[in-house]
Parts: sequence; C-alpha cells; structure tokens
Amino acid sequence: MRYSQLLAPTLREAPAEAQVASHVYLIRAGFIRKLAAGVYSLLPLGMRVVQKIERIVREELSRAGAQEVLLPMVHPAELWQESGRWQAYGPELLRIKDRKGAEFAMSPTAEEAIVDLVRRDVKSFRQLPLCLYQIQDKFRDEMRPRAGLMRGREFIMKDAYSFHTDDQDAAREYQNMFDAYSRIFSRCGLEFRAVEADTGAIGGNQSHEFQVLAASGEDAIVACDQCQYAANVEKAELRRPKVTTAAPVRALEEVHTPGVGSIEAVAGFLGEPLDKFVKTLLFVADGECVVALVRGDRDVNEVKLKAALGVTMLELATDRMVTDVTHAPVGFAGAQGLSIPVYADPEVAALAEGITGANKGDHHVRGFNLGRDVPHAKVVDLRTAAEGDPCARCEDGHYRAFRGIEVGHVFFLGTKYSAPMKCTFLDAQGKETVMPMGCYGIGITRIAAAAIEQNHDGDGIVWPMPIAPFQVEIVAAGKEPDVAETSGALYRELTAAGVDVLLDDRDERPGVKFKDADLIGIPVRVTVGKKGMAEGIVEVKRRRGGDMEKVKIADAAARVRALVAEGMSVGGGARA
RNA sequence: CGGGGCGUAGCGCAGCCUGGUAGCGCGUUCGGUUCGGGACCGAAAAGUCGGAGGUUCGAAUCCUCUCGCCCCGACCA
Repeated sequence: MRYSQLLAPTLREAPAEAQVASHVYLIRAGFIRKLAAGVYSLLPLGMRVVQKIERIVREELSRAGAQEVLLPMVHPAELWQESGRWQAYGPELLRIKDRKGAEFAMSPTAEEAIVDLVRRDVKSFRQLPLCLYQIQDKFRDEMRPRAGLMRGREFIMKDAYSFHTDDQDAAREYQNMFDAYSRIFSRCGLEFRAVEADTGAIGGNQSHEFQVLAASGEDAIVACDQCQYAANVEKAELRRPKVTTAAPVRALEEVHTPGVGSIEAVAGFLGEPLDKFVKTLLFVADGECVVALVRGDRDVNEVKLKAALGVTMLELATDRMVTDVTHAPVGFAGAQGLSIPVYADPEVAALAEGITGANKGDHHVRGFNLGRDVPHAKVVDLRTAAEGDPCARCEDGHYRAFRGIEVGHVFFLGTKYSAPMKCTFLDAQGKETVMPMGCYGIGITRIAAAAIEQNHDGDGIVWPMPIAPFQVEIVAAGKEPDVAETSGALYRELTAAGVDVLLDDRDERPGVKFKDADLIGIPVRVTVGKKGMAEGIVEVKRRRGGDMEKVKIADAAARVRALVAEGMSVGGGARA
C-alpha cells in the first residue's frame, strides 16, 4: 500500500473525549472514527488490524475443529421469549419493530439463534459433538460505553457454541477451546492470564475469563504468588481464617453513639479500629430479605452473596425496609435478635468481641460474638479478595492484584438454553436427551484496544507484529529520484515476497513521516534517505526500542524479512 | 439510573460572569521559500455558536425545555 493512496487521517491533537491510551491513539492515528456513543467506524488501518485478528482466530478455531457460520443479527422476539431472556435481559437488549409492528432484537449474543439452528437439523448422537462459531457485529445498549473500542455498544465478537451428548464431552470441548484461546491470545502478542470467573446463576465452576493485563483494565483480578490459582476478584476464594469460631469474651453491652451511623464515624467516636466492627447490610434476594455481615473494614461482594444464596436478583434493601426490620434508623442495624436469614463472612465468625448496631437509634453494642449472638447464621465467604490475602488453594501463597481487560470468556452452559428451547437428540438407546452446551466468546475489536493498552509509548502505538496493520513501513525521506527508485524497488520486492508493506511516498517533510510512522506503530521501519543513498545503505529500525541499523541496499529485503519472521513468531505470555 | 462536566469552523480551545460586527492555534486551499523528527512567509475558504421556545430594540452570552457527548458511581454475557 502506498501511503499517498491510504485514508489514514492522523491528528496532532486528540479529541477531548478520549481518556485512555488506546482510545486516544486509535483516533489520532486514524484507525477509527466515532459515529455515536459507543459506535465506531473502522478506517482502513483499523480494518486491517481487525482482519489480522480474525484470521488468527479463524485459523486456531479451525484447527480446534470448530466450523464457521453466520447467524442473523436481527432476531425475532419470539425466540428470546422462548428462552426467557426477552424479559430477563433488560434494557441492554436493543429492541426494534418492523413495519408491521413485529418485535425484534439486535443480537447481543446468539445462544437462541444457534440453538434454533441446531435443534432443527441435529437429531442424532451421530451428529454430535458440534462446535459452531461466527464472527459478527454485536449490539449491547450499555449504560455506559467508554474508552473507544474497549467498551463499545456495537462491537465485533467471535462467539462459539458447542453441543454435546453429555457433560463429559462438553468438559472436553471446554478444555479444547481453552487451549485454542491460549494459542490465539499468544499469537496476538498479548500478555494475558486465564482466570476463574463467576458463573452467575448458571451454576458449576466451569468458567474462565482471558484477561489482558493492563493498568487501565476494567476488571480486578488476583493471582497467587506461589501456585497457579488466579481468579476475578468477584469470584476469588479466600483461605478460611485459622480461628473459625471465636469464643465469647464478654456480655453484650449497649453504648450510646449519638448521631453517628456509619462505621467510620462510630469507629472515630469510640476510638476503635475498623476491623473490630461488624458491618450489617440488608439485601433483598429474589424478594426475600436477608442479612449479610462482613468486618467493618471490608465490603460485601454481591456476586459471592448471590452465589451463596442461589438467587438471580439481589439488591440492597431500601432505608424503609431496614427500618421495618431492625426498628432502628439506617446505621444502627445488628444481626442479633433479627428473625431473617443471616449470612456472615468467616472473618466475622472469628471476631471474639465485635462492635455492631444495637437495632436502636443512636446506640451500638460491644462484645458481639457471632456464635453466641446469632447461632443460626450461615458462615460463608462474602468479601472481595485483595492484594496480600492468603491463597485459598495452597498453603503459603498470597494474592497479588492485577487489572485486566477481558478479551475472552469460556463458559460451560449446561442445558440453560437447550432445555427450555427443546434442543434434543436421540442417544444410542433411542432416548430423547437434552444437549449440554458450552459457549465461548472473544472480543475482536476489544483485542485491538487491549493490544494498544499493552503496547504503546509517548509517540504512539507499538503494534505486535502479528496484528499490526502493516508489518513494515518504508519511509521515503527525500525527493531525490534515487530515493524514490530505491524505496519503490524495496517496496515491490518485499510485497512480492508476501510482506505487508506501507510505503510512505507522500509529498511531506521527513519529520512529518517519522511522526506519523511512530504514531501508527508499524513494527519495522525502513528509512530510505539521501545520505544513505550516498553510502549505498538504508536504515532499518524496530518500532519497539530497537537501535537503528544501517543495511546495504542489496541486503535490505532479507534483513527486513528476518525481522518480520522474528516478530511473527514471538508469542505473548501464555501463563494460564 | 444517581452525581459531575461539556456542546462555538474538520480537531483543540477562548469569548458567556457584565447582551451590541464570532475569535485564536492546528488542519485545509492557493502562491513562494524550505526539506532527516509534526518548517516559514503571504493570501484564502470554512461556523444555522447542539436544537426549540422565551426575555430584550438586540441573545453564543440571560431564562425554560430538549437532544447529544464525556467522566465517576451503580449495573453488566
């Protein structure tokens, strides 16, 4: 490609709306332009990156035995009503009507569509297992799209769905996809980590997220410094405290705490540290009121609480409900004496004498002991894991905290969709059986953003070779005929050899070309200039911190091809 | 959905408080000089001031409503 023909409008200044590196550079370097909130057009450079990522995904999924299909993006409402998600999905599902008033959804994911396809034509165990995937635009009407391609409303996703005769085979495919994903992200040149993730109301513990490590990541993850355990903090298990049930030390004693409701305020008023307090929170879980207890210096992890309760809807109780249940204003609740279910974190059970609300305005109690005062409490892990916590899976490991960008998710679905939608087959005994399923997603456009978060400097993007829009950029630095001839010849030679080359043949000053080259981030840059011509050399430089090397014109193509080969073979850190 | 902020030329911004000819930088076009890290000089094109209504002799500026966008939070396969 000749730069003079390329639509790559670079900007000296970034639009005010861009906050994170990938967003700023994708716009400044002319990869994307915004059409609406969370909705972006891909320009030629952006399209090339997406195509490179897609190619890697297709190669690895094909190698893993999956077959590509293309499902519609517009789904009839009836399909979603059948699975129950027309109601359950909420406002994130963009609903539209056709001219006859019939309702449709813009697909945010395609379980219903794929199940409908498979149930029509797959009837025998002989046709299983089956793993089908598509690469397609998705639309999710996110409350808060942000950071360009990182969290858009419309985005490109690879979604795969597998169908099996039994759970064992589904588990095999889960591992198969896990391995394929590891290869895909490695080949994209990403430093990533597979972490255990929450499975929501679906159950089981078969879910992993693939997280690209980056400070700007939206997800918090922890990883053990000793063993292989790594998990999203929403899910991360915690080692049980050594003291599981502390013996009571003293009787409950009411103390007057006028006007101080929050834990911090009471702690300051009484001069006691936060970890001596018991935080009492009331939740409404599937319509029923429950109490959750964590230590004063901790927060309730609602994902864990939801999992412990086995409910789908969980929200903090209103002030009114708190008053009705505790007969005290918000801020003075205590679990003792309440007749509703109580769930307590192990750290609360380990407190011999805690301080908590007295269920009486302007009063707290000292000497709270869970075992004595709330004997019916269920002790379950309720708090979010943090840096430094002891690992739940090994003896002496501790957690280190990371930020991550979720670029992939593998999931064991079971029969969540296949059962209500009657996706069944006849097994070898002629018995009708529901197919267990798995689903596996990869955010294609998000990979592009994540790669930039992980690979950029103050001058611009530093693309990993495998997903760079071009592998090599030749900068023609000068107007002399021999500069044009040499750069043109090198361009033709490399292109003929199958290298993706961008030749900057624009009528611009060298400084402009260098700045644009750094901004766009092509991994290998060849400068053909007047001075070099006199010596019979060109300059070859890696975008990523490499020194400039002078290479004889005759050797230039070979040297560049070696650098390209080196860049294509370097895998990322597959440290699952 | 709650809190905060912003909509003025393609991009970045000033002007608004205190109403009176719409400005600056970058970019774009033309001419010239330059030519190895975003050149310089000269000329030019380009804006319904997000939209609607109101106040006023007069509104980018004041008031009301509305739409869009960004950030924080909540939420989230």
